[in-house]
Amino acid sequence: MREFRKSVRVLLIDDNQDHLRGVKELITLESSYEVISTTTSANLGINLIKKYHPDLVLMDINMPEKDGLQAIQEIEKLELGTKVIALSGYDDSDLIFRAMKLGAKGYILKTMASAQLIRAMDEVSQGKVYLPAVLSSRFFEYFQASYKEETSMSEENLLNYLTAREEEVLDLLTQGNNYKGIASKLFISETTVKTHVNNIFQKLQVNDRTQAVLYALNNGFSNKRRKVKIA
Amino acid sequence: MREFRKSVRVLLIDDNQDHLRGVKELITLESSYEVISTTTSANLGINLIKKYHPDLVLMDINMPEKDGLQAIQEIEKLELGTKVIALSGYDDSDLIFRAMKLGAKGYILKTMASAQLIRAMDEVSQGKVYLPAVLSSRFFEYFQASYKEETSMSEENLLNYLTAREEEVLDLLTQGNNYKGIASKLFISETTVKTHVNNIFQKLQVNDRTQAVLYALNNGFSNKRRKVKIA
DNA sequence: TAATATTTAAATCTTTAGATTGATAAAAAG
DNA sequence: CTTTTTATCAATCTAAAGATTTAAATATTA
Repeated sequence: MREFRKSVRVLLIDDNQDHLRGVKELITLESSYEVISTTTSANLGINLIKKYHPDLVLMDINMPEKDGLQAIQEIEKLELGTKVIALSGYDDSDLIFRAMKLGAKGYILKTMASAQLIRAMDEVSQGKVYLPAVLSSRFFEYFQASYKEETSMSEENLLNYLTAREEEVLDLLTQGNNYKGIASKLFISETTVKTHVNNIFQKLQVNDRTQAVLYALNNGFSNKRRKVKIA
Repeated sequence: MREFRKSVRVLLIDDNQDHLRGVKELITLESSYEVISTTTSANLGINLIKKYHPDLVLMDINMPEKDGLQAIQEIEKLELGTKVIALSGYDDSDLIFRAMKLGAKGYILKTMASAQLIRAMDEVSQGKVYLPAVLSSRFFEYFQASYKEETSMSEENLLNYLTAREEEVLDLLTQGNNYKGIASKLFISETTVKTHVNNIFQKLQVNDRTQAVLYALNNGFSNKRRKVKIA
């Protein structure tokens, strides 16, 4: 029995009129997709999404008027299940990474073959996330580079010199507590907290609480905490 | 002219003897790869890496003795340029994510066709990062889920109410500067900085600089800054 | 057990930090 | 061309933060 499949409803957003037409023609050739609307403006596009709830959005993220990444974020915030595939002229690692981070389900270069776009649309409309091999390779490099610091930095981490109690105090510092708040939460006097905090400053080689908090966050302190909680 | 290519030197680590032999035979069929050693122990494997500096390591990450993920981390810490491909019996999203995070250049399921393994080895030894489409799809789902909180949290991001100057001041706050430091860096008086900082507190609804910095970091402030610097 | 590290606390003092009010010039928005 | 926002600065005041010293009870470890 042949399965009945409702066509996937697509919205196109691209400030380039020519490219918009080209993509529309291309998609119209595919029987399983239906272009319900097109627009050259990201703001208008978001309004159209609110009205028509398309299944799929193909969006150029290199638009001058409104940042395409910001548009992705706004679309995700709507939580309508609309899947966004980012179209871009550049295979910039940072762009790819940020687009995916914000929830784009795919990322395609405009220079890629049209079959690649259809492939991505197929995968994404089936609920998967799809990046062409070239781009996913780029993505992973960026991803790993962004984690490398944390990993390699952990050779000489000043946080390791802290005592258990000092870690507790630092943890409360990284939650924005002042002396009074820490004292009441640990059931100790404020002067004791001051002593701990001063010792923390010495060990982390910083001058004030803000620097201590920044050092902690930049050196995997919160991660360490989470790890403890999970394990 | 035919290009001379030195064969890629491979080390196999797998606690399963049978699997170890199978993979070795498979790789030996490939002329461009040379299995320089095999071992069933992660600890021994790391020692072998220190001695022989292999180009590629295929490592089972489901070993009882030592955590395979930990082994990856240790290998990366050596910084010998050794590329690790993780072999696993499970397509667990969390495992894939953590392996990649720790620097694995590839992740292959043992149930996958041998051609898939060779493909991964080819890509990785050429300096790329390679995940089969099925697994990269899983990876991205996990990746996006882990960022979703942050994105959806920004329902009404108070950072958007800051003026350009206030953003500059907040940026310097997130670098651990005090009033004097900010004043000298922006070439304005200390009292002006105080005014800005107080206005920032009002807008972010916080009581002190540490809380302001934490709010900024938890609501994508650093990302916004990077965007500005690049664009 | 003896030596050492940790946690607790107080007292004192100096220095920032933060709140508040008021004011002016420039820039942006209407 | 007004009105509003932004950026600048000052003065004053209170509260909080940070530095320093001393000390004692409790754990830890050699």
